[in-house]
Amino acid sequence: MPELPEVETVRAGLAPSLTGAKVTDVRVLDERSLKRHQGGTADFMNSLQGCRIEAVVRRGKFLWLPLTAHDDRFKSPVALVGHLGMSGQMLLRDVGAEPDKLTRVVISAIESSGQPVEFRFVDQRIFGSLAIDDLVTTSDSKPGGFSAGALANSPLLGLIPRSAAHIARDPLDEDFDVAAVTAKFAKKNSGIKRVLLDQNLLSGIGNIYADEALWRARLHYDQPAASLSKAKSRELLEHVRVILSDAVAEGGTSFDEQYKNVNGESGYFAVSLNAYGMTGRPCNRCGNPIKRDSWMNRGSHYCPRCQRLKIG
DNA sequence: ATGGACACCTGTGGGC
DNA sequence: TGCCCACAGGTGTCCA
Repeated sequence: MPELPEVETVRAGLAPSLTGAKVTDVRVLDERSLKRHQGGTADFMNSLQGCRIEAVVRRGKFLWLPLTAHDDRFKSPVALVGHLGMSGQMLLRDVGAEPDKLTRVVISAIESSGQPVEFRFVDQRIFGSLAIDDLVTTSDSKPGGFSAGALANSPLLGLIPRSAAHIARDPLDEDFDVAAVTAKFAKKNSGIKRVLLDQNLLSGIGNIYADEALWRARLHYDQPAASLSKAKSRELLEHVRVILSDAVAEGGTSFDEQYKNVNGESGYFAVSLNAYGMTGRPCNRCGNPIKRDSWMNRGSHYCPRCQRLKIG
């Protein structure tokens, strides 16, 4: 469930159950899902066993669970870091529930209420991963997207995983800086879609929401970012913010059996799509057929009439 | 700085 | 029925 709204839907689903929960057992069914963990499978399991989960935090498409241990196994703060890649799911199941296909890792835990629960990491393509990683301070380390209620005073919430330290704030972060991002746009000669997808400049946007935001802003994907006026850049970022928050409200976008929330249910934003996956269908604005171009080893969907490349 | 290719993977659907 | 190809929401790295 790869883009920000899908990851946020997962985060919000995990938080009530896992905040304050204690890990009782770890099963690794496919070691390839730990490829980003430094130290091997046994180290992963031993690190997690008995830990307490302090929160469920997100920035962009990265999720992490700050951990504490009753002993001194951690010399410095750590978190369980998860990324869904192209096809990852994080499911919460009752103990003994039917197995889920393509389950790669299972973490058993006891919720703070005393209720046992199974966290299942399911991933068809194994582009996603789980890893224990150090939490570090950066010049921009305050994460966004977490519920302020849960352990909001923990100093761990001011830290960010080393593996996500390069990820910029996302448009739903209360500290997202529109002026700073538009200033960066003005210095980029790359096409605007490539810039929207650059997680170092702003995070959380993927192929669906990039195509949707560009359709709303009537921008061609190859329009150089630097050619946009300040006002047009601000307008585009406002479309992005609205689309992302609307999709969060709908529980994310889902087309098929992949992309599910923590209960295995699909989101409803797919009914709101205007460009992505609409190849050949009439544009909802002008009626011209939506076109799909091969672009960066994937697809770009746009209206050739509404979204013209402006050579300047 | 920039753009492109490709690597990491499995599964599904269309055409023949 | 089977086979081959295109395609799928991400990220990181290497090369020109």
